Amino acid sequence: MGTKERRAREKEQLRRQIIDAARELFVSEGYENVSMRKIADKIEYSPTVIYLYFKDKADLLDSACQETLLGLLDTVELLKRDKSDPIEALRKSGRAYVEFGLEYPQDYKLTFVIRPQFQKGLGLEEGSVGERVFSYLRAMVAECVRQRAFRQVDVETTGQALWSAVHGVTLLLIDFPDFPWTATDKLIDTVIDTMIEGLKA
Amino acid sequence: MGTKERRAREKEQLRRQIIDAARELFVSEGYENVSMRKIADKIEYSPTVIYLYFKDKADLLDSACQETLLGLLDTVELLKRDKSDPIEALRKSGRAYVEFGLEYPQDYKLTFVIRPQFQKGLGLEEGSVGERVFSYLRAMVAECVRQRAFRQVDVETTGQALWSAVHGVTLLLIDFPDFPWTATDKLIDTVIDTMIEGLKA
DNA sequence: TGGTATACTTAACAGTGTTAAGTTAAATTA
DNA sequence: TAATTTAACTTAACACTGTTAAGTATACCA
Repeated sequence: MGTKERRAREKEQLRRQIIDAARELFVSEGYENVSMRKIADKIEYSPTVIYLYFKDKADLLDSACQETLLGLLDTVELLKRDKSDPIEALRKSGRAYVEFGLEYPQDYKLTFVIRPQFQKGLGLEEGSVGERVFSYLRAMVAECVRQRAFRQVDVETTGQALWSAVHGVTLLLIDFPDFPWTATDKLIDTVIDTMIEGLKA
Repeated sequence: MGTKERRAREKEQLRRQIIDAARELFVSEGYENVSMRKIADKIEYSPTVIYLYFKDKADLLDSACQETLLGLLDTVELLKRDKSDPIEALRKSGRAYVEFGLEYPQDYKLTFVIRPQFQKGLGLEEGSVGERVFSYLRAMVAECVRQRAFRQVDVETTGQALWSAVHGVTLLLIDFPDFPWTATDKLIDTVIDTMIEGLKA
């Protein structure tokens, strides 16, 4: 009687196969340079089978990056727990954020640049991944203010400003890899540290 | 004997027609959704004629973006002359940069997000307009350091960090217009002022 | 064993960027 | 003025793309 369950399991397996193949190709070749046929070749199925599991190519990419984005949430959430040094926690979270973007540039750009272009109003609505990432950032800023490590700044605006800064450096490093940046690590640190310095009590 | 000159002038005219048509379409429809055939239709020539004037679609995009950059350079350069208060000059330039991006959001994204995706490695090389915009920013930071308004920071890295910050807030405001930002003006000021505050002597 | 639903494939459509070859018209030369 | 060269532009095609309608085979259930 478990045939139905086995069937569902097999379907789920193929779904996973597709996502994994797509993600691998997206990351290594870039979203634009990956065709549905290439993905199909990799999993040794016909291209059309993908459309039985995903609405279209954008939907596939959407699904492909969701789990890595949830990984970012996990990382940031871990760092939040340490309340003894909220500034250091903020600094580490900022670095983790940028490093995540550099590790999965395609995923990052899809979520924070490409998706909002085609799905206006979406991507940061209540409960979405983006919104949840930001709410963690806000909580950390609040902790810095509460412990008087930061001066009495507006938590909401400050959170948004910090997000702007890390978002900006992430995208510049992704989009202009050949620009003569001083040194990736140094630049990231300078962005984050300068913002933090400007917020201290 | 001016036939050669007239010919050259006519060539230049068609070149301009192509760029104008392309830029209009890129901005209104998005780079991806504009085909060479659409551009050709608009100027009432065959698609192939474009390839006599531009290497490929990315090269055409590149030319279209250059005008955007020149506009940005003009906007920002107006503020450079005032050396009496270099910090205020920097602040105003930062605001001008972001406001330019918000005034021409499609052009801004085309230049700083879409183009690097298709013209890898290009856009910021020696002597380019983009490089000139950045070198202007660097000069202002240097002036702040020279006048001891900033502490003895690394001018190169600091310039890049400032660029990251304004780039980030510009893109977030463009891409997530429905996000509950505190207030556009306040956010922009907070980003710029916090960075400046973190750099002061 | 017969019928049905499911999983998957084939073949095609309408589009893309790009190029080799061909045409037309203008400028130059004899 | 007539022949020739040269430049500007077009036609037709190639090798792709995302996507879908229609068809096939297979596993399940009665």
